[in-house]
Amino acid sequence: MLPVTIGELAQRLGVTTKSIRFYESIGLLPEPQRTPSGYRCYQEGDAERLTFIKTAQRLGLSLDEIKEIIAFRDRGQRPCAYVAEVLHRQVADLDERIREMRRLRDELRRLERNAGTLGQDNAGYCGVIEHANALRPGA
Amino acid sequence: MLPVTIGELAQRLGVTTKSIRFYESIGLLPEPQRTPSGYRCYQEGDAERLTFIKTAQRLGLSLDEIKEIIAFRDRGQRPCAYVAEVLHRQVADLDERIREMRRLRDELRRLERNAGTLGQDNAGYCGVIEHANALRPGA
DNA sequence: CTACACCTTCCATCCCAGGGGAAGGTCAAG
DNA sequence: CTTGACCTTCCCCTGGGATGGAAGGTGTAG
Repeated sequence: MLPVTIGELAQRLGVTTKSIRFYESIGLLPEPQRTPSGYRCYQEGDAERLTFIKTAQRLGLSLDEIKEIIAFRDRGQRPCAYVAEVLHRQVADLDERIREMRRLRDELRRLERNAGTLGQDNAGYCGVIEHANALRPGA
Repeated sequence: MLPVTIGELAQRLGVTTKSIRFYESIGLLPEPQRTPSGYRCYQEGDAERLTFIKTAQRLGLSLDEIKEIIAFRDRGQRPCAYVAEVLHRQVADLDERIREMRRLRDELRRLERNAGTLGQDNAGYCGVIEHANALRPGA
């Protein structure tokens, strides 16, 4: 794969040129080579790195976390333990929310089944959410 | 429950006074009564409304969505259909992410089991995340 | 009376992850 | 040579959700 311009790279990976320059500006992408006229000129490794960034981001990591991971790697360390920790945390958070959302969804289905019975006489804001108060862990 | 100051309300519900004033400023909380000296003076209903807001927020609704829900209610309509829609969307989004996270977590466990075999010779950034590239739906 | 904590408004700032758009340079086609 | 699509830097804006701090008023304990 020959060197590509920022626009080609962006299009290939489905991101904007703005994002790429932004990632570079915060040190997430290294400064690329330039053509004599000053155009950014990306190699294959840059595409991989960007793909890595987008994947990690999609998995819920912040750009700062991703930067740390890349820094680990640049120091020749294995980032996997760190990634594992971050992801474990992500998974735990998500699991917690999911449990709540599932409870709520079940509640929701129940409410939908007898939707007609909840009318103007429902003095609260929303039975669905008020019910969630009761489900609140520790409330 | 007698009228309380903003500080007491905040402490009771575990939010900051700043947040309460902010919610009021964006129309999420009504303007409360004031003492002759101008102190905000909250009634029981305000605590409920704030609790409602925090609960809805915790469940993933944005302040705008919450505002809409409250507006529905203030117009005497049942917000539940709307809430149901919003929550269904939330649940769907979350389910999608959860599916990915679960795939990743399983992957993670597998990687942890043979962690020793991934060393400095791992030329990439992080096998965990690189593996996730392959799991990417449609990649 | 004096501390001191708490309240008021208002304006500024933060974080995150970029987006908008101006002013100007470059490259390939026709 | 011109046109149009790309590229460059630069600076400001967005939005969601607050947070900080200054300047000044209030309320209560000692």
